[in-house]
Amino acid sequence: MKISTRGRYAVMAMADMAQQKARGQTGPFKLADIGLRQEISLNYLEQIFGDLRRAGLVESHRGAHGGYTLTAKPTNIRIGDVIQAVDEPVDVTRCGTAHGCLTKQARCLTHDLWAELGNTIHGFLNAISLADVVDGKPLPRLPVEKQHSLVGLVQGVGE
Amino acid sequence: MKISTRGRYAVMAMADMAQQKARGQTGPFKLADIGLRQEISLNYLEQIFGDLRRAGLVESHRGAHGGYTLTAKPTNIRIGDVIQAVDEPVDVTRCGTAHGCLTKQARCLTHDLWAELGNTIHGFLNAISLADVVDGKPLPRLPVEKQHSLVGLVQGVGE
DNA sequence: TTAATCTTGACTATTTTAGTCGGAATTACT
DNA sequence: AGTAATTCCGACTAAAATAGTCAAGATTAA
Repeated sequence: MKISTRGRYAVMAMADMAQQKARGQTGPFKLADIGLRQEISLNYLEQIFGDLRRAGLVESHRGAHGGYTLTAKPTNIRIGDVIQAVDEPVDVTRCGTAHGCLTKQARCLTHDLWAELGNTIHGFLNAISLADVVDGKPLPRLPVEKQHSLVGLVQGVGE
Repeated sequence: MKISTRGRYAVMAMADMAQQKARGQTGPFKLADIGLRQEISLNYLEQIFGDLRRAGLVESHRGAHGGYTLTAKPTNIRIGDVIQAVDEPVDVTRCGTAHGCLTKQARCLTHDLWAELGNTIHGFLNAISLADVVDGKPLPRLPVEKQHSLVGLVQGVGE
């Protein structure tokens, strides 16, 4: 799974639409407005919404007073869906064959690790809907056994 | 958090050393051997082990019959430590100030989402030691409430 | 002394990312 | 019918990251 700014922008824009909707706005939402609020360039948003439309997550309304609308209720749109629509998935493992390196070679020691990491990320992103984000619903947490670390807490992410 | 092949190679190499050790090999392990087993170019391994050494995860022994040794027991080296040593952490959020965008702007709707995703990934990687990987210990799983998805299961990762 | 091995730093090719740009098609409104 | 607003589409590009390669030097064991 790849999570670039492209994917983040997509989620931000979708959350923006969901929020507008929650505030009573109905009509198609213009990319220009979304771009202003979320500080994303219009041209780039157009690209991204092309993907979202082709994935069936939004519907376009062309022409004057046009824009985009969500095709489903924010409760039914998962973050994982949005990211998948715009970020090409990247194979986390190197064991090309889809069968999961049945012949356990030395280099496949870590195969399960990466596979399970992918599952964890997907599980997280698929457990959260756009509505959850707008409502500020508490997010799921991985239960972790505390272990001693050589280098201390990893930092630099999510402040 | 960034997880590139560089980080994966580092984990593979470290797991390789841990496995050799578990099989009774003691001496310093040569990069050339590790590279052969894990199918990683020697030159690239040299780069990576430079980082690992500077992070204090391995110790180098120069000269003939030299190589690298782990500075701690595989039980005490976390996967997260290894990845952190070689992959520059990438800030997942766009809300630059470390204070976490106290002034909730529209574009910060998704801030907590990315922060918590980062925590989830770290939590996962920090809960697993090199020894766990070598032993094939079952990996932690995120408990997830099943939800209906628009586009079905996300695919393409971890086969 | 010699061969093996790490150490260092500079260099490079490819891919990905994050866009920009221009124009065409479509629609609402007058 | 005409015009302005908007999406749609494809080509293009600059910068960064990725995944290395290469060459030369330092260190040590035998």
